[in-house]
Amino acid sequence: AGDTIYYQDERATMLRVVVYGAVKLVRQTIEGKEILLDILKPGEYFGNLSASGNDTYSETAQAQKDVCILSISMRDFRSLISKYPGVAQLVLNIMADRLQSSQQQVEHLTTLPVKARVAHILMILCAKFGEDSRHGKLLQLPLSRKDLADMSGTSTETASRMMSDFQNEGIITSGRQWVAINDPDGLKKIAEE
Amino acid sequence: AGDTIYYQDERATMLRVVVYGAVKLVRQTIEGKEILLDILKPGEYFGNLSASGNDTYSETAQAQKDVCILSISMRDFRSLISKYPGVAQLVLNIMADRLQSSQQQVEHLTTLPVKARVAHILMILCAKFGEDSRHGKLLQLPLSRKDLADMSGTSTETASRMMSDFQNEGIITSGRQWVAINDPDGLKKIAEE
DNA sequence: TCCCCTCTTTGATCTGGCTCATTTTAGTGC
DNA sequence: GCACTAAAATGAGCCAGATCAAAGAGGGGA
Repeated sequence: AGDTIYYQDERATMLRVVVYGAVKLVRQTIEGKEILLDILKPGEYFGNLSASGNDTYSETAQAQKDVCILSISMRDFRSLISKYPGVAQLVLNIMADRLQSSQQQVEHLTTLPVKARVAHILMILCAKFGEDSRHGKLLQLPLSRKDLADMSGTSTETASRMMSDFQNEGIITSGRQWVAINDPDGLKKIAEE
Repeated sequence: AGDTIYYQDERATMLRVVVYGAVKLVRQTIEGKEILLDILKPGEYFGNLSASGNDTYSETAQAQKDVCILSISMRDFRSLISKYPGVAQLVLNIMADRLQSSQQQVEHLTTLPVKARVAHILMILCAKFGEDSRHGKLLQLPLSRKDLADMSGTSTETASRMMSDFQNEGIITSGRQWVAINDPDGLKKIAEE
């Protein structure tokens, strides 16, 4: 947990798959700000597929908790694709979905207020990492206010304020590095502004 | 020019390629705001590749100027991919590049001020549609302030103000629905904040 | 050539969320 | 159990950019 799997701008050679644990993909800007692009769960792949020109990683990958990762060289994966067209089809679908959700994020950033954006991120994480517990759906991963801020495109302070609001409204329960969702519907209502 | 090729949320059946002209991809939100995702030039494809679940278009496609479009059914395209793995490889590269640029847009939206974002959009459009003329690189497509605003995630008024600034600084020349870039380096400097 | 419509510009005001500063709190190791 | 450290909460002030309002201008059609 906490280890960096690869760094942004490093030469991209491997394709990886999360077997267990969680991996976060972070983009760093020159001014030191961070954008948390995604948190991956077991079964999801990461790395750089594109062979065209850009052969460096466009983000840093870090283990959000203890992980097990499988790797395959891009060269091997490519020959695999040529041999089994079905694989290419599957990867294509995944790419299409990711493009989709990235574009939705652009939409949200330009049209929704911070509160709705944070609510939306919580919904996504709940669907991906939520497990039943006495507090409601407990997110099975360490998640700081900064992580949340970097996913929503806001500041740590504002993210904290939004979380306090949600807590006061009885929608979530939260502490240091953990969150549980009590009222998914309430969250959904806020996410839709 | 001006015709809609397909509407957002319509059932997705065809894959298309721009042969000549330019096509813009627009997302509409419930509140009536628009996000201009991309403007495509000849050679680029559009439509929905993903077969997984989502079989509707996630955006509206409009002809930005007079166009010629080729279509192929998704079914046919899929069998094409199975037969020629090289095609899958190429499409995969394109998808990777698009994901890349969508993520870069997320980065810009969360870290750069409006002025830098508009400058960046102009640079991209200049590389794609710029042709030499007496005014500098003239963009070969009708481009309104609203288009520019919808691409940069800002309001029409602010986009107009930024364009006025650029004009005063001698970086661009612009009129009703057209733009020419005189000083690409000056633009680059602003884009990097 | 003139008119009309739409695009564009410019001004004035207002506010959501960022920044900076400080206090409080929950874990962690001893 | 206690001290130490990093995360989280909270408060105050400020500003980029949105919104509202209105005037100005280029282009196409009659």
